[in-house]
Amino acid sequence: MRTKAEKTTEFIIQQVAPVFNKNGYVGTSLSDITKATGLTKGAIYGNFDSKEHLAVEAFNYNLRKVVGLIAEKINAQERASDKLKALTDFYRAYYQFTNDFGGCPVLNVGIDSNHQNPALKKRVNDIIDKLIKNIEDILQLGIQQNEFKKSIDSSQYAKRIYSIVEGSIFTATMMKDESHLIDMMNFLDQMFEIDLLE
Amino acid sequence: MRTKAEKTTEFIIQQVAPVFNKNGYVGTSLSDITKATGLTKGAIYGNFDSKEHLAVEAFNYNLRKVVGLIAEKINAQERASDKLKALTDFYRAYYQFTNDFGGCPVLNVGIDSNHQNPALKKRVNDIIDKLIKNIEDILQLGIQQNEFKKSIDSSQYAKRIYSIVEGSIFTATMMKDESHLIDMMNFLDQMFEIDLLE
DNA sequence: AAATAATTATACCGATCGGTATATTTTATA
DNA sequence: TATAAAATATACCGATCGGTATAATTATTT
Repeated sequence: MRTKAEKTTEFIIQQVAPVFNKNGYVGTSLSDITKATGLTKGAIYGNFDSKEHLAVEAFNYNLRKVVGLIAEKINAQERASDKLKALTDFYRAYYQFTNDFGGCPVLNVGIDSNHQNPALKKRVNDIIDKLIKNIEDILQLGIQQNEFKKSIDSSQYAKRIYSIVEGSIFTATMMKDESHLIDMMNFLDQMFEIDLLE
Repeated sequence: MRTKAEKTTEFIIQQVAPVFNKNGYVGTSLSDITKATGLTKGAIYGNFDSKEHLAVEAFNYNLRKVVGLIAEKINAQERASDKLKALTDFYRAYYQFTNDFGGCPVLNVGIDSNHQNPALKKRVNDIIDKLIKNIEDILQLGIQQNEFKKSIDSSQYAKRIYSIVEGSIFTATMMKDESHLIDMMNFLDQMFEIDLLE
């Protein structure tokens, strides 16, 4: 049975996560936090011992939503090529999906924390490594299953995919134009056909 | 003949530009500014009427360094394919070039200002449009000169290039690994050969 | 329901925020 | 070199910053 406090802790994170994602760490004040939650500073510091810990939890929360969904979509597929298709499909819908809570958390927090907040930056770096690793695993699976060419440098190619995805998100976000992101995912699908398929 | 004030104004911008680029608008305080310049608030506000105007000038300064150099490299080439090669060459050296002042100003200020500072965001959007337009012009030149395929959608293809460039910068910056950016520029060179050349 | 424990609100802390009025110093003009 | 003008330093403004001690309230346990 969940205590009141545990529910409040979760509630605070939910309410505050989009605020941190939009405004960044220094850009989010305690008064922003109390306003977003309707609670007072006493309640906030009763559940979190610092603004920084709350920011980390907010980032984790945003990330779980994103990574949880893409992992689900990819895991639902058996073949490596279908997993890659699930990946591009996911990012085709990414603009609308992330717009509700202020855009891509990896991009936002990565840039925001880069010269400012080592704790958050570390978290972002770990996530990026993991995301690239996941793509790499798909590529290696495809090679194992004789679906993809054996000559593929899966590590290098995974990084390339990730950069293209994140760059597409950036440009679409700046232009407020999801069609660009969709076009880039079409581009990736074509690229996969040419580069990967046996 | 330049007055003392004009030189001081320029000096302040120079000293403050990397600080804003690293820490963002809200992340840069007046005390950061006085520390970076060795001047007092009186001197700062004698030359700029607000922190925001100074931030805009700092962004313009960082941008001039970047855009000035790439324009120079591209304009030095006659043929469209050589101009694209100049572009990838420029970004091959971009990591080291921008690391001195805190990374890509378009990426940094674009994300930083997105939900926070409309004035800065407007400037970034205008710059992104201009950068994409410049690439588009190169592509159209190549088509005119019968160097590139006529079937190329220059507007779409320019946006694709820009996204790939910016995404590569992001990933390289996060990983602190310029070799990734260099690899991505090799990738772009190959892509140009396949997609563009007659 | 009473007692206790857990949680939230209130009121406050020193420090720092962006910005300004004015005194002081430096520069340019005569 | 004396004087006027421009530029910088000092001292201060109210507001807000992140954080905390304590009082008031709400949940939980007995």
